Amino acid sequence: MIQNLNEHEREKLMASLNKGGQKLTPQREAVFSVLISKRDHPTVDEVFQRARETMPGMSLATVYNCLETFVACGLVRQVNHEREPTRYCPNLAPHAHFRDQATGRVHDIELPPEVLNSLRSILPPGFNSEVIEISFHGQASTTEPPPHA
Amino acid sequence: MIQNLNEHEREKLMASLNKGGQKLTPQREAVFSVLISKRDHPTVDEVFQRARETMPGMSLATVYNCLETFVACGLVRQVNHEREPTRYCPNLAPHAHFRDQATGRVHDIELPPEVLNSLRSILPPGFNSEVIEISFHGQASTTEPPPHA
DNA sequence: CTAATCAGTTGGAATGATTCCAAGTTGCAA
DNA sequence: TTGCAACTTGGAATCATTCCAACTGATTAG
Ligand SMILES: [Mn+2]
Ligand SMILES: [Mn+2]
Ligand SMILES: [Zn+2]
Ligand SMILES: [Zn+2]
Repeated sequence: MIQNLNEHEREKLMASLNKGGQKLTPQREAVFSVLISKRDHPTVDEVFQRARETMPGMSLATVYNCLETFVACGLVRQVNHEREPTRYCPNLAPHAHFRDQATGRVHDIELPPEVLNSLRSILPPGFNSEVIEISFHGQASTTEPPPHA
Repeated sequence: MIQNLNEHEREKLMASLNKGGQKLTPQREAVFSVLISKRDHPTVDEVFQRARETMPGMSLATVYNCLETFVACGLVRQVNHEREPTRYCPNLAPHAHFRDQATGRVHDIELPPEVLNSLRSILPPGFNSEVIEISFHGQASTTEPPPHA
């Protein structure tokens, strides 16, 4: 079940879109709502399926367009593992990803600032990094929901 | 210019292949030679082009097959960045990757054990990781060859 | 109140890395 | 020899993603 955006979320979405010179549309609202109502790193097709429950006429092309816009506006992150279909993550805090090899599910792993700094410190002079991606792959023995990073 | 494998490299290749129940073939030798003679993280097509200089009849399918075999035998690592074509890396030491946004080139960044450990430490109980991928993306201001990690 | 404009949406075609497959090769074993 | 099993090869199939041209809807200019 996909909720509508609440006042705060709606404002944030519109503000970020406007800052990038883009408009708030019903499709963008539906796609964004899909992402924040279940933060499970869905693929484009999963977003598409879920968004259609709310807005049956929406096209796959639009889902691609919306997600691209959100990434450009800094509202969501793209998450890739090898060459699997791209997933999307609305968690903007610094975090790593853990992919469960049994289920394929992706979990957020909180990334403390000191660990992030120790990582940055391995870059030799002359290498200036804007993005750092960290991903783990292995077995998650818990069936519990992922720690909310 | 692609060198032949020296005695040591040949032995290591054959040993790793045999351990996985696989044979040393001329094609595998050519592909492996491509990887170690220029450790620049080539794409499959780049490997293909270079291997053809030595062995003009080799097919692209064979390059895919060889690389898959090498990964299975632990002789090389796959390197992916978003959904770009897969690259291959013969550096088996723990290291991160830096992708230069200007050139697309990938550099090895040495990963000290203490940094690796601090990374492992962020995993909550129940998460057992076998593989950790770390990749930076940004500007490399040096034109110099990459630090040999 | 029209008309032009412009961003956004849509369905379907095109793209391109990778995988699949069926038909040869090759080296070794019975 | 013959048979087998692994390997190679060219081309077809796959499929996530991108591209494109037509359509929609809101806003603006006359
Ligand atoms: Mn339609
Ligand atoms: Mn041929
Ligand atoms: Zn995430
Ligand atoms: Zn490497």
